[in-house]
Amino acid sequence: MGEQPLVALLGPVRAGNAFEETVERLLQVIKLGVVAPGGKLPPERELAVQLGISRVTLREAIRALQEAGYLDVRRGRYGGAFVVYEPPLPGRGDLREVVRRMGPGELDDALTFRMAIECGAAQVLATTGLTEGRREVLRRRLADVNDAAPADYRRLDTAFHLAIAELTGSALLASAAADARLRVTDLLNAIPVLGPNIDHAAAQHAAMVAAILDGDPEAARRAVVEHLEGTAALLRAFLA
Amino acid sequence: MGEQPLVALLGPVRAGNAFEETVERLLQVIKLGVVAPGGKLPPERELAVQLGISRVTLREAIRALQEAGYLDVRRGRYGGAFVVYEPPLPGRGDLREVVRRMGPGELDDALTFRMAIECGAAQVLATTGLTEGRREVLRRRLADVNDAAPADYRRLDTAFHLAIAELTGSALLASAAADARLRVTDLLNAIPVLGPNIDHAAAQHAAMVAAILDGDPEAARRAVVEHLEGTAALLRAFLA
DNA sequence: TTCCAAAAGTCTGGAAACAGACCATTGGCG
DNA sequence: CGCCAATGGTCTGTTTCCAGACTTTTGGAA
Repeated sequence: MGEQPLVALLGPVRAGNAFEETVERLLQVIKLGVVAPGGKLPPERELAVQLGISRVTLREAIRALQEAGYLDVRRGRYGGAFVVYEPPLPGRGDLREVVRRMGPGELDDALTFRMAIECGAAQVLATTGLTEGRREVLRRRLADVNDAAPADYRRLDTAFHLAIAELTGSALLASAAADARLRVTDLLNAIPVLGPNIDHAAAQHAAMVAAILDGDPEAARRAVVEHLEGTAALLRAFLA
Repeated sequence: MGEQPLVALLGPVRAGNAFEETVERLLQVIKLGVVAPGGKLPPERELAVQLGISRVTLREAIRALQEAGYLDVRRGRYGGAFVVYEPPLPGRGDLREVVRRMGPGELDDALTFRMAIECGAAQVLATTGLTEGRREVLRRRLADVNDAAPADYRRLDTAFHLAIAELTGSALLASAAADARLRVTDLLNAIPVLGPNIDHAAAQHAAMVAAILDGDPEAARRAVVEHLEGTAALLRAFLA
């Protein structure tokens, strides 16, 4: 015996009530830029089905976000819920405050999780034979980040990282990667996007893509580790 | 803006109703051997709190499992819900049937996910400086698997694999690893535990532990890949 | 033998979530 | 200008889920 109860399995079956979970999810969609500022969420009826909740509950969540200033809801044909949120231009936003709001150990947990997921995803992808179409997607995402305007940088960086997991074809892995990214979004949004950091990141991104396209999992691992440790170090620097 | 909707984020907020999810979770606890055969689940009131559901809902789930023959429920002091399930002695259980019940692509999804998670976890652990206590836990779990009676083999194998993720100290990663394992439990339970396979697995397990204790992430990666690909090949062989 | 504590079992009223029908608003198109 | 389709807004009855009080069973301890 001697099994300690494996908290993972005996933990909560559901994170909260449907309303709260929905608010959280929509907030993630907005903050990660899955729907870019100015963009529109799918129609209520459709979105409710996708999220597996009733329209009533979805509307409550949308209203909360509207009142909080994240969405602009317009009726009539061509109406909908439009994203008005602009990520706080990095450089402002108190990083320490964000960290303080996280539980103790939660920061390390998130960084470790992200490291494991992204390493794993990159390696799997490097091991997989990629079709030319998929190679192109990867190159494209990389180019998008490199060409990004400062205001779009985080969003496109997110898209790049998630693309790696998505291209493995594993929905579970894509979902885990999105989760991992979410755990650090607020942190990343709170540190400035500086020229030298972007240059480093670009080189590391390029190394990741090269290793993946090259089918070299070991190089992919090294590139991911270097990149993520760079980010972690940056965070620590801003916290020190 | 040409974003395709990132299914991960726009997917269902909750998997089903509370009852179904609870049944599923308890079944996992039983099948993974988190509570060993003969063992007792926590008291209803306590368990309901841990699972974040009401006692009524929990009781419905327990009753369903009782009627399905997984649990024996006894009242009175020293009563409780006792696990009576014995993993179907491998060799029986129709693997094809299990696979058929999974959705299309779900098998590959699960195997890919598991590969990524376990590779990531092993590497992270190999990169981390481990305390002697933690090293000991790892060695211990390895020894447990090697000494396992056939009936206990899967359970202890599970414990070994999960220990790697847990030792990273990341609850998120431990949870993801448990999830990944769950996705393949039914499959593994449906294939026989054969001597030669156990020997291979033992050698691979040992290689994983050695690489981790050695602080060699690259060797850890190779060992994990070899081990998991061996399992995947075994599955394919039984499906062919 | 009696009592007690810990556990499962039962009941009730209320809140949350849902499904589905229906209403109101809006902008383009004929 | 008037219609129409797409969308958000509202209402109603039903089901699920919950919190909490109460009941019954059981085995050990006094």
